[in-house]
Amino acid sequence: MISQKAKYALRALVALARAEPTGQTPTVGEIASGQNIPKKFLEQILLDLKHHGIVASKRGKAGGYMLLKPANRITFGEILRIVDGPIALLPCLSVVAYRRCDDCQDEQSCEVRHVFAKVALASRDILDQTTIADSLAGGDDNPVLRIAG
Amino acid sequence: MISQKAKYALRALVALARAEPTGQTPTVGEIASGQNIPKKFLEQILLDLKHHGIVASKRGKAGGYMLLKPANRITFGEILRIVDGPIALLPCLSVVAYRRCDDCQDEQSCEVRHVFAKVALASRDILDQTTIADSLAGGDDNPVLRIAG
DNA sequence: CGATACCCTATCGAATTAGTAGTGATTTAA
DNA sequence: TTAAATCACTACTAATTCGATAGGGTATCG
Repeated sequence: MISQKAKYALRALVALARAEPTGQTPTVGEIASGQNIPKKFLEQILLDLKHHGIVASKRGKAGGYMLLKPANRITFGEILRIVDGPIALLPCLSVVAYRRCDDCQDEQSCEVRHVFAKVALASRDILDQTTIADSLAGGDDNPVLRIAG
Repeated sequence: MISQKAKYALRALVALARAEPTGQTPTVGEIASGQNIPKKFLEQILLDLKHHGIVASKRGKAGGYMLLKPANRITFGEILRIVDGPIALLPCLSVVAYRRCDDCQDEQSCEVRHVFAKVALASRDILDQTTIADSLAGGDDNPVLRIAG
């Protein structure tokens, strides 16, 4: 499961992307109430995204947030890594935060690792290719409702 | 990330699968020391797997554990669901433990959900197709070392 | 100058994780 | 028949993470 925080981050970015063509810079309060997100919590999240160069902000009256990069250059994978950390299901499979499994004898021959490497590859394929703009466009997705347990 | 517990469970099952052709029923202590797993922790894990019909046990001297189903019928997905719960990255995408996202207005049009549905589908494809026997056989895997963040 | 909004740090309760500990029940072999 | 080995079960616990909440500080605009 991804964290609630990551879900909020993604939804906030979608909201910003949607507001972008109108030239508006929505405030935290607006996004929060529109998306059903606790305001102070969202404040932290957007601040974090700002520190990571995803969004920009304007202070004072008529302030707000805007995307710093075009929506079609912000991937789900990028955001997930900022907010939740590694995407890989094993520490020894993470590029951004590689860590040896301290209980694992030989990484090369680890049977479990081989399987999760495939999963990591598949997930990364999707998450690093799909942008905020894509998700807004919607469209070509399989009409699948409940898929995986 | 999967839990340490799930990793232990999978490694223990691989060990049992490997011992199977020899007719042996390894003890918790043997698996634990062989796989570098805390013994009492592994005891709990195997007990749990037993309750879920994955392994069987024999008590007393010369006791131990064995697989209850053939290794090529035990999938990674099945074990992960038992030990870690849902595989899907969103509660609203889980088959085994569906839960509405309480902050989400409309599930059908949720942009975030659409993307994670693809991930769930892809992950499930791999995890529900790959068995303990497959991982033991190794072989056809891509020779990828560090793949995803 | 004062209202509005972002900026930043600290704190907190609940849940989860990764074990440890201790006792009980069963089987085998001497 | 009894000792030793082994699984069975329950309870506890220390540390961390999660999902916030609180409360100021700081810039900007009118």
